[in-house]
Amino acid sequence: MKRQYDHRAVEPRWQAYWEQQHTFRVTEDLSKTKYYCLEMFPYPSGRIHMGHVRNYAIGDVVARYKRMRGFNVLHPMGWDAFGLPAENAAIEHGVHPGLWTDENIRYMRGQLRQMGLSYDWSREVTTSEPEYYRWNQWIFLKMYERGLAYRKRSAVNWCPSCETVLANEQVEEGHCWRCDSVVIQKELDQWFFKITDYAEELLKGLDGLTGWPERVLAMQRNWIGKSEGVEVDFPLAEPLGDLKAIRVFTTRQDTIFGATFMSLAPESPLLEGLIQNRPQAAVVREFVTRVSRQDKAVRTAADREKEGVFTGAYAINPFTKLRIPIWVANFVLYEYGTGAIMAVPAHDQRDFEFARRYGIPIRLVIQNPTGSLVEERLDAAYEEQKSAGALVNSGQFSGLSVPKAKEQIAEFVEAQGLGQRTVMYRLRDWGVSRQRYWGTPIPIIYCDACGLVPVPEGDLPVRLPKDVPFTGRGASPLAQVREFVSVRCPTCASPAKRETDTMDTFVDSSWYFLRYCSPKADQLPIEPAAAGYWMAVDQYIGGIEHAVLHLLYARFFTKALRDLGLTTADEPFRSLLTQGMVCKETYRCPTHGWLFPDDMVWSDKDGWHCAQCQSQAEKGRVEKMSKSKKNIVDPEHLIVTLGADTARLFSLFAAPPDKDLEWSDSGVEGCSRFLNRVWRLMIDLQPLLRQGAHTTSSEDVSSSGGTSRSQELRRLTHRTTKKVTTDIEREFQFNTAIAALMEFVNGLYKFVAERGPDDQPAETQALREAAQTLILLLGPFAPHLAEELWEMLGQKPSIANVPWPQYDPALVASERLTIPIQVNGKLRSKIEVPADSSEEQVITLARQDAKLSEWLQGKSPRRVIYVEKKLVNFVV
RNA sequence: GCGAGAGUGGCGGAACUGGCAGACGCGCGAGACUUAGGAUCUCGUGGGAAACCGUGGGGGUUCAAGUCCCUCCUCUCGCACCA
Repeated sequence: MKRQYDHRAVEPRWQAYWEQQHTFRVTEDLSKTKYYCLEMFPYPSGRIHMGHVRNYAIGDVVARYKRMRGFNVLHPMGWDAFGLPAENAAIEHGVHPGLWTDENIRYMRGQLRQMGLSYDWSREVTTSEPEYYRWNQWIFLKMYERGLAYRKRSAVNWCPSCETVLANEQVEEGHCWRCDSVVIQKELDQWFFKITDYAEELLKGLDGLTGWPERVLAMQRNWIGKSEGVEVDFPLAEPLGDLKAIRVFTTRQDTIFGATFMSLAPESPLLEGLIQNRPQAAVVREFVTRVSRQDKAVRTAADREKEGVFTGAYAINPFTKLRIPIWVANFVLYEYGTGAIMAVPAHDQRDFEFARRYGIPIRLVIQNPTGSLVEERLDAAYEEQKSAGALVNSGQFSGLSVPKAKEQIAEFVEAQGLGQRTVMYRLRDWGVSRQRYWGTPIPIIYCDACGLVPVPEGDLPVRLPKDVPFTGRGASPLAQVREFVSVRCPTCASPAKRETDTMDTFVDSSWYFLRYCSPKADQLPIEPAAAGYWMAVDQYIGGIEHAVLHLLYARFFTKALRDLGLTTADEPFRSLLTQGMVCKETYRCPTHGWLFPDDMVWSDKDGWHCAQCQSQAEKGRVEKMSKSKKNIVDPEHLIVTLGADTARLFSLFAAPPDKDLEWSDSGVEGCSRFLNRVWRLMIDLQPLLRQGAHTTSSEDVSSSGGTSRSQELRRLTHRTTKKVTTDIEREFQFNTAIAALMEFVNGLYKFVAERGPDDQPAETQALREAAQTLILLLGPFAPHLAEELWEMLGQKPSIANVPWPQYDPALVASERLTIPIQVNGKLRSKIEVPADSSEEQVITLARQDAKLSEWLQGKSPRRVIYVEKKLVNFVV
């Protein structure tokens, strides 16, 4: 047996074993408690990166640990295979997106296998396959039936030169990523999912997600953005036909007496009516056109200057009965509220700036507690609500506090029939139409006679045609395929046209975790019984970048599918772990930009230099690994040179999972060194431990008798077991669990070195227990090495289902304790006492301590503090 | 501006309900074994000559504070004209 651990031989061997033995294949087993461990499935971009390694290493520890704890563990993997990069590859290199994707999947699947991850590969799911996306279509149709999918005109990014729609990420500072033309907004008919129907449930549900990080919950709350207020009608001073009033939404009804003007969104359809036959008409139209031409990102930037124009029309403030001008303002959003606001310059900063700029009156209606606000001399809006004083200039409501006024004015509005209390959400419906090829075709047919006709369920899937022109220009690729577009109407059989938009790829990832429960189901997307057993996901692990969209859509889908009777789960993910980014230091050359490590030469005198121009490389910040910063480390290279176990171990050891991890090549070597240390230790012990390999359980090691050295070793074994177990259970503190394993190994080395030549049976037994425990505890972290050692010690493979070691609490406790002695809170000495010493005994021993008397200098302590088993503190 | 999180040795990071600050690893130093080692093993390693000083700064509570309270500073991330 080689003393150097050969991961190149060992790792593939166990990967093949697990595969052949179907070690990680699971089925529903009602006699066992299930545990569903899931990592976010990857986009098949070509090769795995360190972020994947970290993500999947974390998940694999959880899955393997839970399996050893006796759970029936579902741990699946698949591919988020639709998406823009495949289509870009087609445009740029002429490869078909399907082929490109399949090749990437094949390669990356191999890489994941090399990592030794405990997946049930028989459940693998690929979203770009018709067997999967047909169910996207099926779900879409069910949503359509229930009014949860609908069509609406909506703006998209449009490049006038490429004549194509651009995704948000293809718009770079308002310009097309390919041709640099200015991107404009264009209105198209598009499909939406009515996620807003679930706004309240999505918000309420967050309270129950106790296993989610606070900041993700906060982001989702913020995204849903619930606000309670009132809608109020402001009558027009001169009614225009049917239009007698303009409705606004406000959360600050308490300031309504201060509303000195109104503002409409530039997109408001009311505008045309208001400006007709007025001298202002031309100016308003010009303003609206100018604003609507602006890029959305530019227009909604927070520091954007507030501007607007007067429409010429007036409304009546229903409380003050004053005529107030109606303006159009660039900062008023058409999509939110009613697209019109009452403007209260004294108590809203935006309105304040606007009023100042255009000379509109400012009316103070809330006075601060000190009464120092003067209407004529405000330099900013007074927006304070919590500590605000009281209403002024507000008729019968003057004198009320802000909360009281909100309440009473809302009541008054309703009583007078001016409007009603309303709850508004920031959350918008989810636009799912994409003018792309590589996605799920939307299963809808447009017939001149019958109108919009859903594709009958029996005709699913609507397959993507294979021969499609990829030019990156003009209409969506599918629209150019006549055989795809022209179709017979399912109802009347007359010639009709297919929808050519495909679905947002977030649709695919919104329910894949449900599909894993019954990946081969062909009657329904999900077998309710299977979902009933496995759902919800007990532990979901992935990047923080999905804190809002993916996780919110997945929650929405789960609820919608629940309402279709496919699952009983209300929430998809019981617990969420958002792993930190993998970062690394960066280097820059003043002339050649970012540098790869290979682009630099080392000088002992003054560090790294640019290999091209010899100028000194500046050490940049530690940043997230990225190609552009040239600070990436290729996992494959690492796996080949040092092995998968090392790669896994380092990504778990260098930082707690939820924190950013700073890559360090020497740190990686340290982990490799540790595994080799374990290997050599076991190789050396093997002859001793193999004999009598049949006695394996810890009960065989008698806890009475034995040498004190064997007792010490057993204590270390059981302490380590406790530490590793609690560290995994408590917030997945893998870094400290691994540290404990390292201490364990250090202790074992020491024990072996000090061990005499004579064969003490108790010591051998204790050693055997220690070795076996070490291997099992190491199993979830470095599974290949652990399997190999387990077998080497004469055990039957595999460790995957060997019960997790138990610790004996009696053994964990020491017989002797070291008690620090403090004088006035400062450490002055230490004494060793038997663990069962009483308070009096410890204090007496402490008083006798030689070093202590030096510090007491004859003075008798005023007070003695004793903390059980912890310390003694003399106060003088 | 709002929300979340973080600031501890030369570095990554430990420290459960307040109770020995710096576990473990890296790096560094010394020694051992070696023809040699950048392999391996052992020991040491916060600063300071010492008294002492040390967990972003200042204040407080306490016998005792990285941990609790007040206050300030810095950094990271997310959202950001949502009425």
